[in-house]
Amino acid sequence: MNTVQIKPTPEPTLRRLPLYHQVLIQLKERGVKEVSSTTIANELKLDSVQVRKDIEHVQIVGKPRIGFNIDELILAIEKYLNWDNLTEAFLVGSGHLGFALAGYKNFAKYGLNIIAAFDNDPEKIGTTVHGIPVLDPLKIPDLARRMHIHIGVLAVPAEAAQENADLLIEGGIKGIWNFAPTQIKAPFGIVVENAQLTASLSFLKRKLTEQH
Amino acid sequence: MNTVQIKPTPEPTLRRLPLYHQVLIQLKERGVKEVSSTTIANELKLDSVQVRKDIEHVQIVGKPRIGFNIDELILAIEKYLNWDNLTEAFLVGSGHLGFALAGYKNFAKYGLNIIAAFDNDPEKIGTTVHGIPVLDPLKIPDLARRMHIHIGVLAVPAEAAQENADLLIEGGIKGIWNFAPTQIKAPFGIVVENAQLTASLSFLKRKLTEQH
DNA sequence: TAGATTGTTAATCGATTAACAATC
DNA sequence: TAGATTGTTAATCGATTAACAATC
Repeated sequence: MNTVQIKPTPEPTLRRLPLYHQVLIQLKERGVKEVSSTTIANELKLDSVQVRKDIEHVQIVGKPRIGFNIDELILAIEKYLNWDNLTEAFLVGSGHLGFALAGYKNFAKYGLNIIAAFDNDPEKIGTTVHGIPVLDPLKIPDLARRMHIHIGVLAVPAEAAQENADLLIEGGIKGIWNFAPTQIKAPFGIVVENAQLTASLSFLKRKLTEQH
Repeated sequence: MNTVQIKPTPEPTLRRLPLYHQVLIQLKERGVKEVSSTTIANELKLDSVQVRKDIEHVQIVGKPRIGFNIDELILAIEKYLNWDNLTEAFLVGSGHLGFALAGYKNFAKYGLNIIAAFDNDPEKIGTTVHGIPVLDPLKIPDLARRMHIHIGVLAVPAEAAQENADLLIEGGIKGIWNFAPTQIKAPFGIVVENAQLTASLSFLKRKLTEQH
């Protein structure tokens, strides 16, 4: 066994931690120095015990009666979610969504740095989007391997998703952030996270049906 | 009690149904007419009993030995997720992301029709994005109410999220699809669905840390 | 000290998985 | 008919919630 085994964090916890971070940033801007689990819980309409259990995972201890040091907690969450570790990524697809993603400066905060974009439109190859060069997708495998790229952001139409995912996988990519509204197949060990805009929208529409 | 009470669908089911739909569309394109829960489950690396349980919610019955009629199932999911019911929506924020969302023709498939955009940049007011007029955000409450708009899509920077959400709420909106990387406060009864791009990215990065 | 909040242990809840009879 | 698949009931698992002692 040569890889370090880390106890996997429950998925719900992992999805809540970024929310805590958002709340903490808001509180910090208001000058708050120490924050209790109750405060965070109230902001998000969650249970305070749940918040404390989640915080346990990031290895931060609080002080009875006072709560958690807000700076310490913010940094610990950032470290835990790996935001302090800037990862270089390839963007595949430079259509509307790809263009928006390339221009989204915030990603740097979350440790993602898009260093190249790929598009099979010959008119786009050789140009740049938001200062990022647009290259031929056929170059993905070779470039990804030589540059040790670990994340690919997939923002192509559904029909083109699998073939471009395959190019990324061929290049030794470890994780794919999939914005295409389709399921892609990847070998075991490759992490595929679906951004799932349409699932999110469906969820909203169904909730509205159930309530009104 | 004057509102129809519908048994709420478990959230995990609601998040999986759009995935089933994607798989079914792919299978249908390959000419498949009848599909078993096992087939769907294998495509998504899920359990077939779970798939059957989820399908129960959409009120479709299958045939032992054969499975489910693919067209019937696709339509039932679309109906259940309310995709067949085109809802008009306002888009707030016409920056990079807003621009991409306005141009994302696929949303119509999922029953969302963006009919107006709002931006507080005076240079943008009066122009159009992808054929959609850009208006002054101050007009949101009045217009939303008069046009009976039920969904607001929030694609503004974090700092501007709450104030624009408030305008939508003032206009009687029922649901907010929030793309801003911040939590917004809304009164009870208003559904807020966070698109949570950053949460999705964090999730991917953490998974990579845990595996490698 | 008194009281608010943490951290932990136990109880509950709900979703997933297993087992299996019904059915085409 | 035999066998694959559904639909259902029961068992398991894991996450949430409740209870409470420890602590500053």
